Amino acid sequence: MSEPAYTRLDVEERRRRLLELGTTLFARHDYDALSMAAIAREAGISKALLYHYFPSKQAYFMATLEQKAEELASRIAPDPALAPAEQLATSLDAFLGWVEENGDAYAKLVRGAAAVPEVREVMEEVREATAELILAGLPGAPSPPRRTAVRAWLWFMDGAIIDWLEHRDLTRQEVKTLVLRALEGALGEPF
Amino acid sequence: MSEPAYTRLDVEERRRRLLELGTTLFARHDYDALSMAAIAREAGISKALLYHYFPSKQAYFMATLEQKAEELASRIAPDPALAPAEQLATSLDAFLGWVEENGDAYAKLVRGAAAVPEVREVMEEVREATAELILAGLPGAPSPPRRTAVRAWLWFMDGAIIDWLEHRDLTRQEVKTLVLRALEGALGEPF
DNA sequence: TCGCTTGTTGACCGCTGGTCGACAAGGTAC
DNA sequence: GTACCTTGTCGACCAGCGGTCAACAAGCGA
Repeated sequence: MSEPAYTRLDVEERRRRLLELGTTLFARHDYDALSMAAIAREAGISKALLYHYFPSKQAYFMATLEQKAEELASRIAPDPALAPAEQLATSLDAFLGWVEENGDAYAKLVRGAAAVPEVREVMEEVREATAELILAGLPGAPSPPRRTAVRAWLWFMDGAIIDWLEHRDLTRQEVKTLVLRALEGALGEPF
Repeated sequence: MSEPAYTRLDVEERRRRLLELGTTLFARHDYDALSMAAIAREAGISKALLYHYFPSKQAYFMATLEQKAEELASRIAPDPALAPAEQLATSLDAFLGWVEENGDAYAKLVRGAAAVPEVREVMEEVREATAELILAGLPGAPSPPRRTAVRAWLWFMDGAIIDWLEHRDLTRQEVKTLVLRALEGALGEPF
């Protein structure tokens, strides 16, 4: 007579749905403003079940990010056959293309990086790795001023992207030119 | 016989002490990691009294910032008698000098800006105002690319400062040169 | 010594992230 | 058809958070 109190789902299917829901919700609301209870309610399940699939709120958030991160990484992977300068220009272009599509969530991430310590750490690691990649492709010897220049330039790029997304009154090409010129200026020579 | 359960303090004296303690504690711990209960414990008073002096944790944090902000503002205020380019160079130098002294707290702020929405808003307002000040001093007409360039450059500066403070292997003069060259590059012409 | 002002407190609230033992859905074996 | 067993699922609970409030008491003036 009575309907079942809940419907059982395959583990992977449930997990997939929760990840998808998380991606949507975290893009819409700030991390702090979104409680696990609210997410569970939205998913139509109990909070305990959510914790059964993800050990913590941080881990849940990180898991929703990883999908996007992988997509991004594959899109901007530089072609090692190219010259360093060409690699940089190509990857930068691919990155800006990705930003045009998924930008709002990225902007939220850059602006609100502090909310989740683990996320901040990952972002700093990525910045660090990118900086070293660029430094390695530079002609001439590495030096502290150059290291600082490249790392600061990555901040410049984030700032440019945020302003670009906010106003949307520049073309991708203009942003690319702007960003590359800033790097040349910071390095004190053409790149 | 028995000693008093607590000692009454003048309102301003108590407030002054709490502000001083807050400045110290917030410089040492992250905003989220520092509970009002812990602060009250550290101050040797009840949590309720802390809330008697400051309406909220955010307001308390903002109040501890304001002192430093005022000191900073007065130190980097540009001399209007100077040419715009000189104003920028002088203020930048003063800013870097301030960073050398109070830098660690500033770095924590830039990195962890998201923790307190109100703080993030203020920081964005300051960036906005600074950008407009610089844009107004620029020869030639304003344009979207220039606006983006200046705003992104402010991010560059924060990035350079964080790297500088982290490694401390550049002189203030080197940082200044680096930062100014980045601006020239981003604007596409000497400034 | 009394009284009054007001600085100060302990107890409380709703909500958060997180945990745990117990229930029940639904495929399987007879 | 029913008994069983695996395991997906839930309700109830916890400590800690930011924040509130009525009531106590320190210590000055009369």
